[in-house]
Amino acid sequence: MFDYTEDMKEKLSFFNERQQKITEMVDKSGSLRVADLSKQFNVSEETIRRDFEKLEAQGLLNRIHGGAVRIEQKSEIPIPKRRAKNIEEKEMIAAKAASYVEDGDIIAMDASTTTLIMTKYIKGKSLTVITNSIGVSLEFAQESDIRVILIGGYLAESSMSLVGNFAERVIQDYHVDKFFFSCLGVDFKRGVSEIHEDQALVKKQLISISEELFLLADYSKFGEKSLFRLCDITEADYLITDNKVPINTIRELNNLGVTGIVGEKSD
Amino acid sequence: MFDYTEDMKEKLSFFNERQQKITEMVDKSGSLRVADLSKQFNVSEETIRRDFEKLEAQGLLNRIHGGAVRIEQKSEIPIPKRRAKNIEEKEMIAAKAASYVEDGDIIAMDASTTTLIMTKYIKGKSLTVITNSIGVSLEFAQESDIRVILIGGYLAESSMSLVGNFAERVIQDYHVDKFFFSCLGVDFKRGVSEIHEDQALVKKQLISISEELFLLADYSKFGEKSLFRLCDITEADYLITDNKVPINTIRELNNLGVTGIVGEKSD
DNA sequence: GGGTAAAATGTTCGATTATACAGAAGATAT
DNA sequence: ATATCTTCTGTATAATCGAACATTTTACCC
Repeated sequence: MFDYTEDMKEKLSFFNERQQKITEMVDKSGSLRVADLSKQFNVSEETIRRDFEKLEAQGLLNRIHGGAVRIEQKSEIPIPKRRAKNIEEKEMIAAKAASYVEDGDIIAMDASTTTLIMTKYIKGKSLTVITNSIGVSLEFAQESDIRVILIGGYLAESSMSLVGNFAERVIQDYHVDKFFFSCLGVDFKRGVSEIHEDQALVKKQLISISEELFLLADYSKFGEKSLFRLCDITEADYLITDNKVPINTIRELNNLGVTGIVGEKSD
Repeated sequence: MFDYTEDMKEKLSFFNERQQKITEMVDKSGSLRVADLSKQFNVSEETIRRDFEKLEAQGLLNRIHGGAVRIEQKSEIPIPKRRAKNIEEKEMIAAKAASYVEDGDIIAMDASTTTLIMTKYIKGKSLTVITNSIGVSLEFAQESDIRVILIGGYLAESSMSLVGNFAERVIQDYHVDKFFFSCLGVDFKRGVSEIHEDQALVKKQLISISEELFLLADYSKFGEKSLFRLCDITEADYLITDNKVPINTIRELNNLGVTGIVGEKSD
C-alpha cells in the first residue's frame, strides 16, 4: 500500500528545514548573526556558515562578516552613482593599462569608469575596439584610426551600456587580443565577481573570446565578493591596480601566475 | 564599571549593514558627521572613517572634513548635436509621425535626422524602441517607460549609428509594429533608395520584420534615386511628408495604396 | 537487515577581519 | 598664530572565518 504521509514531503525538500528557516528569517529581519543561529538551532557555527554559503550561492542572501543580510533588490534604477570618486586611483590604473595597448591590436573594453578614462590614453593609436559602452564608443567616434564595434543590446541607463543575451551570438564570431575590464569584487577564493547579472553575462562572453585578460581593480575591490562570478582570479593574465594595495597581495597574485601591476601617478 | 543597558548598545548592526545604513542616510539628509555616526552606531570614529573610505571608493558618497556628503551627479555622456537642412519640414514630419506612435507599441527608428527630431515628440509614452542610432537611444535613455534596444555594429562616425551585417542575426528575432525611417530618394518607378550600403542593409532588415512602414521624406526627396534600393514605394503603408509636395503626388501615392500624409506647422 | 558510499555536521587551529586605541600629522576656526 | 577638532598611521586584540580532518547521519544497494 502506498502511504502518503507527512514524512514523504519532508524528503522532497531540496534544502533542509534549517536552511529554509534561515531564508525566511533573513528576509524578515534583514540580518542574522552566525553565533545567534548557532545557539538557536543547536548546531555548530561552521554548520551555519555552510548553510550561508549554500544560500548565498543560490542568491537567497548575502554573507557578511559575522552573519548574513538580506539581498537588497533595488539595483534596477536607483544607482546611477557608481562613477566619480577615487578618480585618482582609476586614473593611475587606466594610464597603466593603456600602456599595454599596441598598434594593430583588437581590444575589448567593458562599460566601467576605468575603461572610460582609459580611452583618453589610447587615442591616436590604430585599433579595433569592441565594447558595450556607449561612452567608450563616443570617445573613439572621432578617431579615424580606431574602428569601433558596439555590441548591441538593451540600453541600461545607469551605466549607459548595452546588455542582453543576444550579444552572445554576435560576440562569438570575433577574436580579441586583449580584454580590459573591471569588476565589483576581487577575492582570492571566490574569484572575480560582478553585481549586475547582465553586465556579468557580457563580460563572460568577452572573456571567452579573448586571448589576454587585463583586470582593472582599484584597492577597494580586493576582498569584495558579489553574486555573479566572472572568472577565477588565476584566469586573468594581468591585474592592474593602485598603490594602496598591500605589497603582499601583489606577491600573492604573482605566485598564482597573475602579473600584478601597480599604476603610478603620471601627473 | 559600566552600567549600560541593552537598548544603549543597539548593536545588532554589524559591518555591512552599517555601511548600507550610512549610504541611505547620506542620500536622505545630504550630509553626515563622523562624530554623530560614531555615537549613533556605538563604534569608534575610526570605524566610521573606514566606512566612509570604502563607500567613497565605491562612489556612493563624498568625504569632507568631519564627515561625508551626498554625491551630486552630472551626466558625462555628451549629447551629439546635429544640424541639418530643411529643419522646418523635418520638424513638421517628425511631429506628424510621432502622432502615430501609441502606448505599448514596439517601434523601430532608423538613424536619420528626422527620427532624431521625432524623439522629443514621443517622450513620455510607454514603448519599446529598436534603433541603430546612438542619438535616438541617448534621447530615450532617461525615459523610464521606454525600453531601448540598440542594434550593435560598426560605429559609423558620420551618422553616429551602427551598421554591419551582424545586425541581421539579431534583428530576426524581433517583431516590430511600426518602423519609422527616412531615405535619400523616393521615386515612383525606382522605389525608395539610399546612398550608403550599410545603412541600407540595416533598414532592409528592419523592414523585413516590421508590420507597418512609415516612410519619412521631405519634398526634396521626391524624384531622387540612389544606388541602393530599400523597397518599392508601394510597400510603405504611410508616407509622411511636408506641404511643399505637390498635391498630385499625394494623390498618386494614395492611388498606389500608400497613405500619403502631410505634416502641418505645429508651432 | 547489513554494509557502504555520500552527505551533513562537528572540531581544531592558523589566517583574516573588524575594531579600538594612542599618538603624530593635518585641517579649521577664532 | 594657536588651540581645537579631524584625520592618518601603526599596533593590539578579540571575533570570525576557512580548510583539513574526524565523526555522525542519511541514503542506497545487494
